[in-house]
Amino acid sequence: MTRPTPTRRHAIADDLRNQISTGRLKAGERLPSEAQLAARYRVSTPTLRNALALLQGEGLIEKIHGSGNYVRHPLRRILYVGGGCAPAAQTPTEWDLHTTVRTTQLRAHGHLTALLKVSPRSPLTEILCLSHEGESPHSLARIYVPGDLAPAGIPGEVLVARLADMRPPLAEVQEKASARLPTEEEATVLRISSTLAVLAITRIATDTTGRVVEAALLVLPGDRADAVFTIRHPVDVRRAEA
Amino acid sequence: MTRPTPTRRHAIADDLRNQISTGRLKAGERLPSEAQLAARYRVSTPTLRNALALLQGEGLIEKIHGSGNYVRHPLRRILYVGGGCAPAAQTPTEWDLHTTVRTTQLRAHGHLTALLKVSPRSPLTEILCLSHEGESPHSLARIYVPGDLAPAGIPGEVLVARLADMRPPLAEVQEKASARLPTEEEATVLRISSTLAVLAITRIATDTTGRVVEAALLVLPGDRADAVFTIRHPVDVRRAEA
DNA sequence: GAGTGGTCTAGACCACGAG
DNA sequence: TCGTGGTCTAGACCACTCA
Repeated sequence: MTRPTPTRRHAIADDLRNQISTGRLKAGERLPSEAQLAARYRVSTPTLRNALALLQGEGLIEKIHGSGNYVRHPLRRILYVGGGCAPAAQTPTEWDLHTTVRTTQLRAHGHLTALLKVSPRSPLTEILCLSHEGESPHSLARIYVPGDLAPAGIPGEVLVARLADMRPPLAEVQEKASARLPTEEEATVLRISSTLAVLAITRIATDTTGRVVEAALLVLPGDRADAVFTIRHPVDVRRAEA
Repeated sequence: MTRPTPTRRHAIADDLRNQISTGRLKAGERLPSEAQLAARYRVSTPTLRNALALLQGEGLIEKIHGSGNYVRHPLRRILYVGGGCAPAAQTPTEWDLHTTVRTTQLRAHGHLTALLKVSPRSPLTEILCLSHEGESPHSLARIYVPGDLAPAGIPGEVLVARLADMRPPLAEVQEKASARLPTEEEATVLRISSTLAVLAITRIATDTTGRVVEAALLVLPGDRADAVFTIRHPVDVRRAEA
C-alpha cells in the first residue's frame, strides 16, 4: 500500500531530497544539468525531469530556464492571519517585505458583481498588490472596493493605508480558503511552478449596513504559506441554531 | 504575456474542456482511449496524456487505470465551516454522506506531541474518518485526542458523537489552512490525482484550562472544497463575549 | 485475453540565459 | 554562441480492468 508502484522518479527524488536535507546540496547551489543527472542515475531525461518536478512541487528546488536547477533557500513561512482588517497579508513585517501596489479603475463584471453585491458596470477600484520578501515573490492580492470608497487620484500605497479609516466599522469578515493550482499568470508572477499548489483566500468585508466594502482575492504559494483562523469562546453551533 | 509558450497540450485541453462544458461530452461518459485521442489530435501519447493531466488537475476528468478516462460528475462542493465544534467536516448532510470511522490507540510521537502539547509516548486515541458522498470519497480526517478523553471500547461512530459532551467547554479553536499536493496515500484514499492540490486544515481545540483536547488533521480535495471562516463584529470583541 | 492506462526510453528541435 | 531547460515524438513494456 505504501508503494503502489515503485517508480524510478521517486527513488531519484528521494535521493536528491536526502542530499538537500543533509546539506550535501546547499541552499542556492546549482544542481548538475539535467543531462548529467540523467546520466548519473542511468535514466532518460524525461524520467529525470519527472523526479525534479516532484521536488519542485515540494518547493525544494527552483528551475530557471536556460540556467539550471537550484536548491531553494528555505524561505520564511508566510502566515496569513484571518479575521483581519488589513487589506494584505499581515505578517509582522520585521524583514524587508516591500509591496508593489497598482490601482486601476474598472467596472464591475463577471463574478465581481456577485462578490461585491453590486450591479454590473458599477465603478470599482482594483488594488493589485505584489509583495516581495527580498528577492522572492511573496504574495499576490487583488482587492476590489466600490469606487466611492476609494477616490481616484490617491497613490496606491496611501490608499491601502487609508482604506480602513474611510469606511464605517465592519460588521462581518468572511474568508473562504481553497487550494488549487495557480493560473499561468499567477505562476509567473509568484515565480512558482505551475504544479505547486496555491492557497487562495477570498475575503469579503461587510459593514454594519450589510454593504460589501471590500473583496480581496489573495494568492499565496502553497509551499510556504499557512492561514490561521482563531476563534475564542465559540458557541455551540447546534444549540445556537436551535 | 497571455501565451508564454503556445503548447499543444493546452490547445487540446482547451478543446476537451469546451466539449465538456458545452455538453458534447456528458458527465460520466468515457472519453475515447488515449491512443485514439492521440491519433485524432495528431500528437504522441505523452503529449495527449499531458493534456489530460491538465484537465485532471482541474477536476474535470477522472482516470481509471485499465478502464479509461471519464468526465466527472459535477460534484457538490464541500464546504468546511470553520470555528466549528463537530469533529469532521460539517456540511449539512442532507445527502447520503456516510462516514467510515476507525479508532486506534497509540502513543504520542513526532509532531503529534507538539500539536497536542503532550509528552512523548503519552496515550492518544486516533480517530480516522473517511467520508463518502455516494460513490466518491469526500474528505479524510485524522483526529487525535488525549487518551483519557476517549475511553477505549466505544465504537468509533459513538465516540465521535459523544466527544463534544465529554469535555469541558472549549476556550479556543485554532484552524490552520494550507494548500499542498496530496501524499500518495491521501491521493489513493481520496481517489484524486497526485497532481490535484488538497486543502489541509489543522484544527487545534483548547479547553478553558489551556489543555489541548483535540487535534484534527483534515484533508479535502482542492477541486471541490472550500473552507469558510466568518468573523462577526471583529472590531467590537467585547460585545461577542458578553 | 483484449484493451486500457502507467511508466519509461532515446532521441529531436525550440526557447531562454549568460558570457 | 553555447549550454541550459521546455516541449514533443514514436515507440516499448508492465499493470490493471473487464468480459
